Amino acid sequence: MRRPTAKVLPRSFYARDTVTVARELLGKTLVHGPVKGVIVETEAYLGAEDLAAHSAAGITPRTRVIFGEAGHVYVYLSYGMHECLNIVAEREGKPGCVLIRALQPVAGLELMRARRPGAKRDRDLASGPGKLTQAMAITRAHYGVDLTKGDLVVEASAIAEPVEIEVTPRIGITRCADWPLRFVIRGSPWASR
DNA sequence: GGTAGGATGGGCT
DNA sequence: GCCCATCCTACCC
Repeated sequence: MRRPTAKVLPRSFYARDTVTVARELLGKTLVHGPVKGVIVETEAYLGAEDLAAHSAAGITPRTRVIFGEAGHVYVYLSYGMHECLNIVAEREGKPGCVLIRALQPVAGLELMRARRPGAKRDRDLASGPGKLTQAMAITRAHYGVDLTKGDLVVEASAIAEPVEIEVTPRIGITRCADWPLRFVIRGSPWASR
């Protein structure tokens, strides 16, 4: 008898304020089929007042999922080339999402290396939002997918949770550039910087 | 070790 | 038409 969903984070984990979700996702494991990685870097994107967030544009065909039920996935195309993975937070109707920026690969390493032929070292496999979607084979086809069931999920940490969290401004944005909404496991060599 | 610049396409004004 | 929540390469210390 296996216990298939015992460790999968439930909807209630995501249906909280975005900063809390962004901080607590650190140390959790993103799983897509045989490939797994521990989340080591996240960014919070908030509601209407956060002009760096895509949801600041209001409800559009692209942003509607951010206004929907927590625990679903928002994937968008960045710079015409890279897919970026976000997880929706907050109660339904209130926008908020968490950008997953880096993973520490822990399973399916061979598959990840095959998907990222340019990576010289394992540290290059998932140390950035565009890199990790490549390594995890996450694309816009996953737009709106429910992370609480299926083959794309987040699992609770197997080991002691509390990690020291470093807080910095978000990377690569121009508006709200000084808001302290990036969260990194301090000292992790797997982060994007 | 570091950084400058180009690729590339969708979303919104 | 303009603006990007990026990555990679080339080149320079």
